[in-house]
Amino acid sequence: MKILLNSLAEPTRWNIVELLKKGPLAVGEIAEELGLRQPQVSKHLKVLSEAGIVAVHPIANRRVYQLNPEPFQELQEWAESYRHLWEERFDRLDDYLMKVEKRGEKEK
Amino acid sequence: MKILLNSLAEPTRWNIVELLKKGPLAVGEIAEELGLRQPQVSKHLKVLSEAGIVAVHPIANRRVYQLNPEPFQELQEWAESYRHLWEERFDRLDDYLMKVEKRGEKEK
DNA sequence: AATTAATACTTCTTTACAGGAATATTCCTC
DNA sequence: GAGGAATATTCCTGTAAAGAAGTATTAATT
Repeated sequence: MKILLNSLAEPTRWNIVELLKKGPLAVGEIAEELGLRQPQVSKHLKVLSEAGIVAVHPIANRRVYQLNPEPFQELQEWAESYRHLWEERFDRLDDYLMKVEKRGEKEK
Repeated sequence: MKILLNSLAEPTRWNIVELLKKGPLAVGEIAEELGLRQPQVSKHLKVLSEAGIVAVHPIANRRVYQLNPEPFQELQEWAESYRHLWEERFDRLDDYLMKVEKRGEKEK
């Protein structure tokens, strides 16, 4: 999960991912679309690939990159695990305050 | 969104967030729990705060930090926007291949 | 087989940022 | 208001990683 987040955090890689959201593209197309140099794109794609975010499909002498669905599903589930914050927010703070109070009494 | 991802990507900050998931905590408690020095914790909390991920509640001379729900909701929705990848995956690759074919013919 | 296009792999430089240590600030308590 | 916690800020150093430019590799076409 940390690797996943780290890979997506870099702005250029994020742009690549957002671009691939519309559909698979070859390296050169990505470079042109985003105004980047080809080597940088390849490097970023390597990172994304190692994080399992993209998959490669060699077609002739091109390499077509495509998004994998799994990481995004994983990310969604992780964010979803914070759903309880919606409701319990204030209760939690109150709980904490009461704990602090009690601890203060003990220490006296 | 980029700022949000970037803030969560850093391992220590991710640990802090995972810790705060269980409930609000003061700076010193976070430091102790994670075996970190107080200044680093404050620094990371500042980043998290500027990203809107945490909120502060000053209590006496302590500062209690708590997770904000919104960023996680936002993150979940963003990941959800990639849901179409689940189904359309192979269709998209086929589409791309057909586009490439057609383009090849044109250029001749 | 030679040439060319597309992509990956170096090497180098530079920048961003995390950690460490010391210091400053804030806010209680006496 | 002085002393002491708890927390924030500052300055420094080291390091990881992104960008640039050149080079190597792979594959297709003739």
